[in-house]
Amino acid sequence: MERRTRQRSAIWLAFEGAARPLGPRETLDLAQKEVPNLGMATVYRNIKALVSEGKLRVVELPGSPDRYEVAGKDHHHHFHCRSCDGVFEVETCQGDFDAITPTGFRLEDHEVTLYGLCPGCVA
Amino acid sequence: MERRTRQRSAIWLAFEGAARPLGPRETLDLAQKEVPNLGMATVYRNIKALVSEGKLRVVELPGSPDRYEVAGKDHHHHFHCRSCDGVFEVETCQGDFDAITPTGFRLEDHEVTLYGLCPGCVA
DNA sequence: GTCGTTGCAAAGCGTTTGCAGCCTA
DNA sequence: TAGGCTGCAAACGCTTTGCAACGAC
Repeated sequence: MERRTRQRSAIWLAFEGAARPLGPRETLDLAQKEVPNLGMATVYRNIKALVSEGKLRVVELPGSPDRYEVAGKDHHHHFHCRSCDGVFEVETCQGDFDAITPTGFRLEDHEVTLYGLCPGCVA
Repeated sequence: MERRTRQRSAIWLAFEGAARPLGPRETLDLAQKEVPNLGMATVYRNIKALVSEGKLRVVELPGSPDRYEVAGKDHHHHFHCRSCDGVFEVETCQGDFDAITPTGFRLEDHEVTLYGLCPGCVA
């Protein structure tokens, strides 16, 4: 990633503007408002580059395609809406995960995903 | 699912014999020891049927393809070993997930995945 | 002008579906 | 014998790759 192009800026802007993790499709839709004939391949290529640069973080959710969010945020988890498939951040994280780790295992990390309906879909 | 076929028995046996969740590919390999020219489509169709019958449970792990395990176990989560990729059950489940759910969201379920090393890989 | 980047289309890959023939009940 | 089930292959949806044209520097 060496040159600054309209496409690259539009893709990065989509992530900075979004308050939640985006999938490739969502990213394309948002970035196309800036660069209408942006191609999906370009989105994939840039997401991949941004991740290996450490500017984006991969958000892996159970049973759902990978999404991406701006890296560097505090430790947090996600709420996955079953109706609109949107993903939202859950600010706090409580729970003693060491306590539920069986004997003999070495706990290094944990992932928590909440499921249900987002405010928009509750209505 | 109304008839008992050799293929169906072989697929079900693969799950009963396995001490861990299986993916479609693993299931095919195991079941083919019983029915050599078993097709992948049949595996998918039967897994789908077994899941909707409630005999199999979908095990969704972040960033990992769906696996399936025999249903009927108590509520539990999984420990995903980063070294051997094995999946183990975590018996207990504590934590007040309602408390961390943001206002406006309707919490229906949750998923917890622990990462690290299993006893065998710690050595 | 270079050569990294893009857009399009084709190729991959894992999963699903259509269909004719098979086989369980 | 009926019709659910199977195997094959084609269809699908999503992601990756090949390639000629484009445009940042």
